[in-house]
Amino acid sequence: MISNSSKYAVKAVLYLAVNSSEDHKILAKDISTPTNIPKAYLSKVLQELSRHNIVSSVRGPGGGFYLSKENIKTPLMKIIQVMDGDNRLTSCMLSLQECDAEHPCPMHDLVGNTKVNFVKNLEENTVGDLVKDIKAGKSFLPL
Amino acid sequence: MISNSSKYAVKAVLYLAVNSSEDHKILAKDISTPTNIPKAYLSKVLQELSRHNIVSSVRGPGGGFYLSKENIKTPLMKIIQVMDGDNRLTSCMLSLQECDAEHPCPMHDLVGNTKVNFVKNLEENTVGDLVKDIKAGKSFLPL
DNA sequence: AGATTAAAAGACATTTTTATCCTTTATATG
DNA sequence: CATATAAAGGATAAAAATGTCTTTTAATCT
Ligand code: FES
Ligand code: FES
Repeated sequence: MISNSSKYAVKAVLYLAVNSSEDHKILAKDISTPTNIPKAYLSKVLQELSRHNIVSSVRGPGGGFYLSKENIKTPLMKIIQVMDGDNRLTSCMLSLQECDAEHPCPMHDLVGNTKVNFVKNLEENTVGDLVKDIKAGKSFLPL
Repeated sequence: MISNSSKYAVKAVLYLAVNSSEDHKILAKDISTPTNIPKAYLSKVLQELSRHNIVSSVRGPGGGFYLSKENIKTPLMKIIQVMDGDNRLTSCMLSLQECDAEHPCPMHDLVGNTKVNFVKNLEENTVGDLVKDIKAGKSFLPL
């Protein structure tokens, strides 16, 4: 549904959102361990996220990763777009040029609305919104 | 969302459902051309589908692929399970052991119901059901 | 039986995704 | 300034997905 890289990205960003702040930065290896993401691979993911201003990073002693106030407003969709490209979730299930209710493929109605809703949710909900749920005990961060 | 192999499988099965019958079998290459699926790869997909009784095949002169009355009753979900395994669509987006509303991951609510609905639709709708829509002009087979 | 047809099966090649390792650059601190 | 720290970047490796090619088996027809 989403790539491993996207999963890693979301898990890492949420971990940072819950545990880090500008004056409590976290090292890649200290995200790797609790989230069960391979260190070296996670570093690449964080690099990419940093390049797209989804996470913030500082090098050197006392450095690490954290989420700025701006970062926390990132819509979930952006993370997935950066990792998986624009159309993994929006493209037609059977590879028609466009996924379009006017000219639907045979699978369109099986997934159509649900897919659109999902994408809408990803666009409307930010990292901060998910953190609210976690802090309210409504959802749980996986190991 | 689903693999290329699954897309190919669904497209090929639908093509057979619309165009073939027990006394009008179709060669792999004659599915390949109209569906734009590479011949050799499609053959592998059809082989796998045949092994799981999703399509029927006969070798030798006058042979080819077709869908039996039984084949047409195949739920869409079975095709995707055979090609992509059991849990590509049902597993947790963030790789929790189970995707469970009782212990949801932070993304669960963004996708939860919609994913469940999609899987339900795939389980409830058969190849024959989709063909009905195609024949009624409600949906269109991609090239 | 022999020849031809077409799927089944096996071997192999390419590409993409996932993963690891090593070097370089930026930052902080003594 | 020298040194340590930690991310950034580059190179490489392993695994999985995708794609191709060749040989084998089963069916049909002369
Ligand atoms: S047209 Fe194919 S999924 Fe929408
Ligand atoms: S628990 Fe993660 S998607 Fe359902």
